Amino acid sequence: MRLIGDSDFVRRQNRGLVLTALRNDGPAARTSVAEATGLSPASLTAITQDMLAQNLITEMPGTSDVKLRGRPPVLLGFNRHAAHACLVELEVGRVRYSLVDYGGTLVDRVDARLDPQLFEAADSIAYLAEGIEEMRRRNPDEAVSLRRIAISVQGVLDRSGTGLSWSPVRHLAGRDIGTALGGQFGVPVLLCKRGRLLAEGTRWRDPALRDRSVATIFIGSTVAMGMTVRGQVFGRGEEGATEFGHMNHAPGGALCRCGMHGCIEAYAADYGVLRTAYSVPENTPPAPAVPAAEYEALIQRAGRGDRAAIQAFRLAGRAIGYGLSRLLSVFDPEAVVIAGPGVRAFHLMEEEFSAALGASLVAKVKGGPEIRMLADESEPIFNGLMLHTLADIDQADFAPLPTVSIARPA
Amino acid sequence: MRLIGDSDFVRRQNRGLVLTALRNDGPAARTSVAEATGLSPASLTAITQDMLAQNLITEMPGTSDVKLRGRPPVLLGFNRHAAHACLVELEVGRVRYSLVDYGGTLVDRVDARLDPQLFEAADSIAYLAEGIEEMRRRNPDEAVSLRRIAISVQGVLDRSGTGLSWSPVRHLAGRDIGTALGGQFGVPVLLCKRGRLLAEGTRWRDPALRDRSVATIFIGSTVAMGMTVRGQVFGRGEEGATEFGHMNHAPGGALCRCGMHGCIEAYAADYGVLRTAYSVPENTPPAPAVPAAEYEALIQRAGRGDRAAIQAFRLAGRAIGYGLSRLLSVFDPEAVVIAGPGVRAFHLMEEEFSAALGASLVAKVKGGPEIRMLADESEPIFNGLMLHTLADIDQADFAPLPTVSIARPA
DNA sequence: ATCTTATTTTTGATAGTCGAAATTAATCGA
DNA sequence: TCGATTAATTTCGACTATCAAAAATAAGAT
Repeated sequence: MRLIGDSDFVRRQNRGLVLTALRNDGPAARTSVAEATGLSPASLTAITQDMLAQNLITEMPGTSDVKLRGRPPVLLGFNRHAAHACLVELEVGRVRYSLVDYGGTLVDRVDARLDPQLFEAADSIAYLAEGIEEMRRRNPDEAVSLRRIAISVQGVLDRSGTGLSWSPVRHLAGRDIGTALGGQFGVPVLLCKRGRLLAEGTRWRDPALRDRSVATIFIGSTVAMGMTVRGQVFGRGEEGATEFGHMNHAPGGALCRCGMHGCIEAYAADYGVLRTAYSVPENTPPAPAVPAAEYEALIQRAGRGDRAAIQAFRLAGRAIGYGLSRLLSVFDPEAVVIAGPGVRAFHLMEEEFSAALGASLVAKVKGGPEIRMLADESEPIFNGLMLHTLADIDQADFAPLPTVSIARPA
Repeated sequence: MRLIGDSDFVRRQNRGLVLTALRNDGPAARTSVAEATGLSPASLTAITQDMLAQNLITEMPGTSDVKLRGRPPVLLGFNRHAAHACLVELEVGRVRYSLVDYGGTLVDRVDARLDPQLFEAADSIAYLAEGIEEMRRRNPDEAVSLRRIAISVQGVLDRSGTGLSWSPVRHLAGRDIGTALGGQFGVPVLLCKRGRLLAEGTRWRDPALRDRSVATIFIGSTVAMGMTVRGQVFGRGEEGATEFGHMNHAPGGALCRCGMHGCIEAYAADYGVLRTAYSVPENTPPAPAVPAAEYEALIQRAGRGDRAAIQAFRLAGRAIGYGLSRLLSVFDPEAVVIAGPGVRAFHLMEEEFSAALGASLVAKVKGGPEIRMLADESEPIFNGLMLHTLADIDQADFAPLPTVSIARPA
C-alpha cells in the first residue's frame, strides 16, 4: 500500500536516504552524501544536525585523507554506541552468536557445535535464548542498547514469518521462535532465510551488482538461492518462498533430505553428489551432515579422472542447470552469482549445466544471464545478516525519529 | 532507486493516490476519497481544485443516490476527454484495435483477422501503424488527445522492453516496435505481455485479490502466467520473463511451438493436448492455430469417457502441476487463479495437477495456495490492458503535473 | 422557519525542501 | 606572514505541501 506524502513521510524518506548512503559508502562528508542522495547541501545540514543531536552519527574530524585546497570535509560516521544487534547463525551442526554495533563492528562472538539430536530433548527456543542471554551477560554495556535479534535459518518460513514450517535442523520447525524471543528480550526478532541473506551479502560485496537484478545460488551442504530485483531483495513478505534447492528436478527422483523426491538438492548438494558418486541407491536417506573434507576429496577424485565422481558432478550440474532454466522462465535476472563450496567443483558441472540452460527458450532467445563465480565464500551470510539487520534499524527505528526525540548514548 | 522527498514528490504521491482511488472505486465524493487515501479533507479540496482546473476530473452534481440528511456529496469522476489510449490486442490469427477514453469507456473498435503468413511479406510495424492510423482517422476529435498506444503481445520481450525477442506470431520478433510506433505517433508505446495483463485484469476484476500476492495461469492456445506481489504487478522491468508456458517440464520432451522440447505448453496448450489425444508423435511440429470448437470437442470426448482424450488432459494437468510446483519453490502466492478456455477442462486435469503439486515441499508444508477458477474469461486481457494503460497515464502524466499547468480539454 | 447533519472550504500553523548568499577552514603563493 | 583561492558548510528567505480546527454550505427533518 502506498503511503501518504506528508512532512513525516518526507523526513523518513530523506533520513533513510542519508543513512543508506552512509551505510553503503562508509564515513563520508556532507557534500558527498548530498551528491549521492541528490539532496541539497542545505538539507544535509538540517538532516545531519538532527542526527547528531540524536547521537545517531558522529563527526570524525581529521579523518579525511584528501589534502586539497579549500575547507576540508568533515566525515560523518555512525555512532557505534547508538544501537546493537545480536546475530545468530543457525545451521545443521553449528550455531554462532555475534554481537555487532551500529557501525557494523563485531563486538563479541561465540561459536558452538549443535548436536543434531539436541532439540529432540531440549527446548529449541530456550536454547537460543540462553545463547543470546550469554551474549548480553558478557557485554552488559552494549546490551542496554540492543535493538534487534536476527537469526539466519534454513528451511521454509511460515506465513507470519516468525517461525519455520520446515527446517533441515531437526525439531526446529513448528515453534513460533520470533514471537517467543521477541517477548523475552523485548526487541524485534528477524528470521532471515540463508538464501536470501546470500543475495543481500552478494549485493553488498560487489557494488557493480547493486541496483541490478541478480540471482545468487549457493551450492554446498544445501542448494539455496536468493534474488534481488533492481537492488531490492525479493521476497521480504510471505510470498518469498525461495526454496530453490527443493524445486523439483525429476518427478519421483532421488530422496531429498526434506523427505520429498527429486529435489535439486538431492542431486546437487554435497550429500547428493556423494550418494551418486558412491553408487548408493538414490532412495537411501541422506547423511545428516557431510564433512567438508569428504566433499573436497570427491572433487580431487573427479579431478584425477574418476568416472563415478565425474558422473556425480555432471548430474549435479544438470539438476542445477534445469533448475535455473526453470527459474529463468519466471524471473530473468541480469546476472547469476554462484557461491559456496560448490564453486570449486563448478568446472565439473559446467558442461551439463550449460546444456540444460540451453534447453530454455528464454536463455536461448536472450542469450542467458551472465554467470559469475563468487569464490570468496568467507562470510557472505554473516555480512548479509548484519547488513540486513542494521539497515532495518536505520529505516524502521531511526529514519522515522522526529526532531525532538533523542537516542540514548551508551 | 529511492526518490528524494520534496514537495514535488509529495504532490505526485498524493495526486497519484487520489487518481488511483477514483480509478478503483469509480466516481466518489471528496469525503470518500479522503477516507480511502487517508488524506485530510482539506488536502482533498486543494488537490481536486487543481485537478478540476486542469480538466482531469469533473464534478458530477446530482449523481449521488444517497438521500440522507446533510449536505449531499458531490461525486468526482474522470473527465473522459482528458486523454485517450489506443489499445491493440495482437494474437496469433487475430488483431483488435480499441480506442478508449480517460474514463475507461470504449469509443471505437476494429477487429481483424491476421493471416499467419502475413508478416513474411508485409512489414509488421507498417501494418500496425496503419491499423492505429485508421482509428485516428475515424475519431479525429479523440485523436488529438491520444496519450498512449498499448499493445498486448505474446512472447519474450527484449531487454529494452520495446520489441520482442521471440513471438508465436511469426516474423514479429526482432523489430523495435515500440520505438518505431512511438516515433511515428509521438506518444509513448507500451508493450505488454498477455500473461501479465491477465494478472492485472484479475486483480481489477476481483477486489478481494487486490493487494495480495496472486499468480494467474492462463490455459488455452498458450499457457501463460502473470503474478502480482502485494497488489503490484511483478516484472515491469526487464527481470520479468514470465515465460511460464515455456518453462521446461520434461527434458528432451515434446516439441513446442517455440522450437524447444518439453515446455509446459507442449503438453498443456490446446495444440499439445490435441496432439497427445490423437496419438500424433510428440515431435510433430504443432499446428499454427487450433479452432476453439476442436478443443471443445475434445473436452466432450473426454467427458464421454474417451481414454485417449482423458489421458491427454491428465498429461496436461501433470505438466501444469509440476510447473506450478516449481514456481512455488521460488514464489509463493496466496492464491492461484486459473483462467482461459482450459478452465472448462480443469476437472479432467485436476487429479494429476494436485498430485504434482503435492510432490512439492512448499505446497506440502504450507498447505499450498488457494486455487480459484476464473470461468468468466470474457475480457480480462482487454480490461488488464486498459487498466494498465490508464493507470500509466494517471501516474506518469497527470500525477506529476504542477499546479500551474493546464490539460487541454477536447 | 429553524434545527440537525454531512460535506466541503477556509484559515492559520507547521515542517519539510531548495537556491543563493554568507561563512568557515584549509592550502597556495608572494 | 598575509592575502588570495578554493571547497565545505551554514544561514537565510521563499516556497509548497500537509493538517487541524473553525466556518460555510446545502440538503432533510421537525
